[in-house]
This record gives sequence, structure tokens and C-alpha cells, in this order.
Amino acid sequence: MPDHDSTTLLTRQNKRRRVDIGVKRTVGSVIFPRAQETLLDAMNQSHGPDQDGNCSLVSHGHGATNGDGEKSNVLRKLLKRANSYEDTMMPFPGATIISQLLKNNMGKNGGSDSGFQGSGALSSGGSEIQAEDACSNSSRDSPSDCLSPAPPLPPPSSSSNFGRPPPPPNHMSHSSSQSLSTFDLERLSDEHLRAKRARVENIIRGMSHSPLVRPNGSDHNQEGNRENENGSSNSNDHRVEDGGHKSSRRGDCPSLLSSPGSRGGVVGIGEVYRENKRKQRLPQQQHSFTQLVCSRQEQRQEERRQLKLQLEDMQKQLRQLQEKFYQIYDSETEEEEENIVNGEANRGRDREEDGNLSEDSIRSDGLEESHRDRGRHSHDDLSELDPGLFLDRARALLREQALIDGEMEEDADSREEERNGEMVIKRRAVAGGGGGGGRQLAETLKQELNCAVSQVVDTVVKGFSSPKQTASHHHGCHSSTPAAPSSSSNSSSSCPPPFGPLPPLTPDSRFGGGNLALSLNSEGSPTPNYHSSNQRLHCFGDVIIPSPLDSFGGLSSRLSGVPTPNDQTEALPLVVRKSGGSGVETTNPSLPPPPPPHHPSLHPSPLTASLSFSPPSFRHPFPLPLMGYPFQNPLASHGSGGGYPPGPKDHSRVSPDSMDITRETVSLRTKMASLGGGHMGHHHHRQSSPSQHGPEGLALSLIKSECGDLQDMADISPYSGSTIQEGLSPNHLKKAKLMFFYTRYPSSNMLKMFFSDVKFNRCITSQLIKWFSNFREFYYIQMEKFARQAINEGLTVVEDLTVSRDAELFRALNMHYNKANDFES
DNA sequence: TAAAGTCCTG
DNA sequence: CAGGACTTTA
Repeated sequence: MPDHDSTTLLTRQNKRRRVDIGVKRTVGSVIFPRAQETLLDAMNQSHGPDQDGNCSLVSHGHGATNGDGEKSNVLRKLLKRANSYEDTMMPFPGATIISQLLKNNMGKNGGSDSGFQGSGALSSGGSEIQAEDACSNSSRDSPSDCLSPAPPLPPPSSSSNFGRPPPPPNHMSHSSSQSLSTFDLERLSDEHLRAKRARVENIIRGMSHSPLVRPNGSDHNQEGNRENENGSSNSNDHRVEDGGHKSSRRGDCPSLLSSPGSRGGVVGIGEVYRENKRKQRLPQQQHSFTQLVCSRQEQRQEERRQLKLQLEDMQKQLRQLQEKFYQIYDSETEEEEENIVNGEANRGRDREEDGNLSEDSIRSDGLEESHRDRGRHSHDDLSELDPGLFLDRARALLREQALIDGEMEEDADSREEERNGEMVIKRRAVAGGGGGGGRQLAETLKQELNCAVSQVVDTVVKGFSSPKQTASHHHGCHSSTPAAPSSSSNSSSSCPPPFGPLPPLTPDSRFGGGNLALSLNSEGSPTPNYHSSNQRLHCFGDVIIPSPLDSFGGLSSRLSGVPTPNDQTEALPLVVRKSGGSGVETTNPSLPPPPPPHHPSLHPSPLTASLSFSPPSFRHPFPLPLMGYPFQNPLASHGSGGGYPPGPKDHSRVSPDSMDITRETVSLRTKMASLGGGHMGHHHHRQSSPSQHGPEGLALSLIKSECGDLQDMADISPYSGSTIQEGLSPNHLKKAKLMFFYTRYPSSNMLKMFFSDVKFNRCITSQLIKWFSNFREFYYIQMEKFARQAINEGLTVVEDLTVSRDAELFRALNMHYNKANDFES
């Protein structure tokens, strides 16, 4: 420490004590979670009459009675005590808040907890490797976050004193010190077991793809151990020197959170741990993210391969059918002709080219000519088919084909098509009745079939190569064949039919999805998915994206002391390292030559469409869960509008919340679409076909296209038109601001995805990071301000802290981040 | 040492 | 918001 420290330090302290320099601060999330929650709600609230005004949706009445006075005191102390807002962390044992929230939500939404689990599992399923790594790692040194069953973070302990510098002698110390030896033993074995279990679980998960397969039965014991573990580690490396020096916030925070009487010291510990592990966790997250992406890509490729195989099979089958048909038809015609011609001399033998045509020459009626032609031209000439019948047939065929297409898209198995084809053929045969017309019909059918098959193949291939194109293609197709209800059109035009009526939107549900899940867990067994933010990211994301709302929502959970997975307390690595295959970019063969300017692309190749982890579905490259939040837009949005991934992933688990959010997101997205990098707008119209849908459809189409944009960018859009900017424009700033509400600590991947129209280099990345840093600063300052103000106004109970739309905080934040009201509020 | 944070200043 | 100082982490 240079001497300047002594001098500067003082001055600094006068203003704002520098605490925990260089360490990400989680104040925002800790402080006034409720306020944030409500604020968020307010900000995100739709203008619906029901939700206008105050947004305190959380019921206050619940217990935690013992803590109130204490809490308020603590709060005061904190605020008064130091100028550092870091110290203002709320010690509230807020778990109850969250749980309350959850309960409310549950009541309203009918238990939507599973959704998150599902998503989490989903993500984990996608990245077994990563998970395993994480797990193993966690077992070794950082037990806390891992998707594995092992309970991520032990609930923070609250016994510590508020802000007291030396957190060491906490509850932890009591328990751990006393039974340290036994504890150690247990811990060792536990860790071992955990690691093993984690691996097994991951494997199973990967195999089953079933998100719910969560073997974490009840590892309460482990949790306890872990708790202890964390605690011990904390005590070890927490250097807390409060007196005027930089105090480690990490140390302080946790202690602040906990109040003596509150639910077990868990909260404090969890907090500490989390803060402590700041960077350690991040890499893992990043890692998981990239891994997830990779795995998804692989998955997709695999699917693609399978689909191709399917197509080939289908084609073969079709051919066979056609052959059969011909055989049958020929035999019929032969009989027919024999009857007709009878003893007539057959002079046409000389001309016969194949068995089928041998009879043609015999016939003297008008058809003969055509038949002969057909014989000569093989099966290519349709010109002479009788128009009426043929047209009808053709139309029917097309319709069926469309249906088939749809089915294929839905990942229907080939049998379906085969069946259809068969049916068609049979019908045709029957209809044809064996007359000359029938023959022609057969010809046309043959050709049609061929065409159809080829079309299907093309469609599928195209679909894989560029989902967007297929989407539009399908639309066109369906529009031309109204008779056939196209699943795609349905899905695109109406929100989420597959899931039925959406639960009423409640701010809580909208933004508290993660929290919700968390809290649910917290209620009973603390199995908080630590990674939920990551998971969400993964899941959602394909791109994942740590919750934007986490910034707010996470707060609440944090306050509650329940480790919120969604809490985006950890900064995600902003820069993706190109090294070691894990990097997404490295896996990007399709990317254009320019290696240095790493172009953000999560898609290794256009065809693999890595982003979509979902099963083979053209229209829903992105699993719904992935798109729960507004800012996941590009990626997430795609599927949101258009139904849900039909694939293996069970949508049943998709949380309604996410859907709600998605829905709400639409407006934002549409606005967003016009925002930011020009190319976004530019692409939109490429394929959006608003005219085909209602207003909703329009929005959705926009979303879709937006999504497509992202993909394009990622894939290096085929239509090069996309303009990749070298720098960041004001629009990007705007976008970043909005994005800030989605995530306070965006990973570099995320940034790249969201700013897909920007050519990323170190500078750009740094700038973006800086932006977010600034955002955070402002945000935290505002929060602090609000907190102080509230306290000055005599606020004593956290539950009473609400942020109305009129609130200064709300206005300030909205003004700062959402000047143009791009985000509907 | 680079990256990613925070804090402070302009 | 940008720059710089500084810290922490990997």
C-alpha cells in the first residue's frame, strides 16, 4: 500500500468508504431486497389497472416476529454507523419474506416451482460434463455451487453480529470447534460421497434428460456439513479489519444479514461464502455455460444427423411404396387391358420400354398418346394430366405434404409420413379406379410424391441450416394450404397454447421465478439450486442469462438469507477464453475467417444451431425455459412465441412464470427490436410476416426474427447484409441499460449475444464492462439513497419497505436506465 | 499478469 | 460516462 493510501484513504472514507475494493459488491442484492423486488415489479409492471400503484405484493403479515425490532435497530446502526453503504446491508432474516412470496405465488400460480427445477435440470442435462466438473470441484474445494444434488449454499447463519468485524466467532465456531474432529471425518466422507453421487447423477441426468431427476433426496446432513465447511473457510480467510481500513465486505455482509434470532446462522454463512467465492464460482459458471453450449451443439448435431437419417429412410420407404404402387397398378391395368383388348393384335411390343408401358401401345384410345409420351418422357411430364382431377389431387397432396412437414417439424417420426404417403397412394389408386385417368393420376402422384419428398427434405435441411428461413417457408406453405392447420402458424400466432391458460401475471411471478424456485426449496429443505442463475442462464439460454431480474429478485432472496440461485451476485466472466475447446468461439467452424475479432457466436455452425438446446424443432430452437426473461430476448424469444419445444424435455415443468414473463417480454422485445444495433431492425423484416398474424403475431414475428437475428449473427448471417459494427453506438448503450435490469453482471458471452451486431474486441468488451460497472454504481447508489431515506423516514420493518412507481428510486432508476421507456412500465 | 471489480474524479 | 487507481482472483 503506497503511502497515498494514508492520505487518500481518509478523504475517501469521508465520502464513501472503499470497502472490499475489487470485489464485486452484492450490496444491491442484500439491501432492501424487498424494495428492489417491489421496484422491479413496479418497473416491469404492465400498465394493467390491477397492478398500478404500489407494488408491494408481498404480504407483510408473516412471522419473523422476533426479528423486527432487531432488524430495524440493526438497520439503523448500519446506516448510521458508517458511510459505507456496504455496511448498510440488511441483516434481516428475510427468508420469511421470500417464502411468503413464494407462498403467494404458489397460491396464485398453482405451484410453479417445478419449472425452475426443470430448467435447471435441463441445463444441467445439457452440460453433463460441466456439471460433473463443477461437482467434483465443489466436492473438493468449493462445495457450494454445483448443480449437483448437494445443496449448494448452506443457508446463511444469522447468529453473527451485525457488521461486527470479526465474524469468526460465529455460530460456526461454536459448532465446528466443538465437534471439529468428528465433523472433519464426516466431511471427508461426505465430500467423497458427494463427488461420487454428483457424477452419477450427472450421468443419469444426461441420460435421462429428465430435469426432474434430482437425486438430491435429502442431503440435509451434507448440507449441515457443508455449512460448517463454509463457515470454517470463511472464518479462515476473512480478513476483517473494520477500523477505518478497507474492510472486507465479504466478511461484513454475512454478518449483517444475520440476526441472532433469525433462522439459523445459515444465512450469514451462505452469504459469506458466496461473497467469498466471487471469482471462483464465476469461472465455473462460464465454464458451464460454454460447456452447455457445446453440449447443446453436439446434441443438435446429433439430432440433425438422426433427422437426416430419418429423411433418408422416409425417402426410401416412399420409393418402395411407389414401386409397390406401380406394380399393383400395372397388374391392374394389365388385366384391364386384357379384358378390353382381348384378342386384338398387340403390335406395340416393339415399343415397350418397360413392363408398365408395354400395354400402352395396345390401346387405341386417346390416352394412348399420353401414355406413350409418358413412356418416352419417363415420369417427368405432367402437362397432359387431366387438369381438374390432377389439380385436386395435387392440392390434396400438397396439403398432406404440408401436414407431413409440420409433423416432421414436430419431430414426428417417419412412420407418420410413411403412413400419410401410403394413404395418399392408396387413395389415389382407389380413386384412379384403374382407368386411363387413373394411370395418369398415378403418374402425377408419383411425381408429386417425389416433389413432395424432395420438398420435405429441403425444408428439413433448410430448417436446420437456418431456422428462420424455414419458419418463413412454413408460413408460406401453410398459408397456401389453409385447409391444413399448420402447427407452426398456430403456435406463432397465439401465445402458448400448449400450456394452456397462463396463470395470472403477478409481478412476483414474473420476476421472481428464480426466487420462487429457490424459496420453494428453502421452505423445506435447503436445496437451493445455487446455479439457478446459471442454470437459468443455461437453460434459458441457451443462452443463458443470469436473471436480469435477478438483480432485483435476487435481492429479496438474498435478504431472506436464502441463497438464491438466481441471485446474480457473482460476476460472470466477461471474456471468453478462446483456449481450450471449452470456448464457444473456438468451436465455431462456421465463423468467418477473421479469428482475431472473435465474432460472438454460440453456434458452432449454422446447422447445429447450438443455441437451441431443444430437440429438433425448427420453430423452437430455444427451449422455453430458456426464454423466460425479457432480455434473453434474442435467444429466448424465439421459442417463446411459437409454442414450446416439443422435444423430450418435458414442458410440463416449464414454469408458468417464465411463460408469463415471456409474454410480457414481447412488448419490450418489440421495442427492443427497434433498438440497438441496427442490424436487429434490419433483419426483422427479412422474414417476419406480420400480416399473417394478428397484433400478437406481429410482435411474435418480430421476436422470432429477432431471435433469428441473433442466430444469424452467431452463424454469421448467411445474408451478409448484417452490419457488424466496430463500435458501440448510443443505441447499444440504451440496450445495455435495459439489459442491466436483466443482469447486473453479464458474462462476456451474454454481452456478445446481446450485442451480436457488434464486432467484439478487447476494447468493446472493456467498454461494455465499464458500462455495466457504471450502471452498477449508479444503481447501488440509488439503492443506498433509498435505503437511507427510508430509514430516515422512520422505516423500521423491512416488510414495510416498498417502492412505488412514484418513488424516487423508481423514477431515478427508470430515468437512468429506461429513459425512453423501452421497457414497458 | 490479465481480467474483472470497485471507488473516485472529472 | 470515461479514465484512472487499486484490489482480488485465477
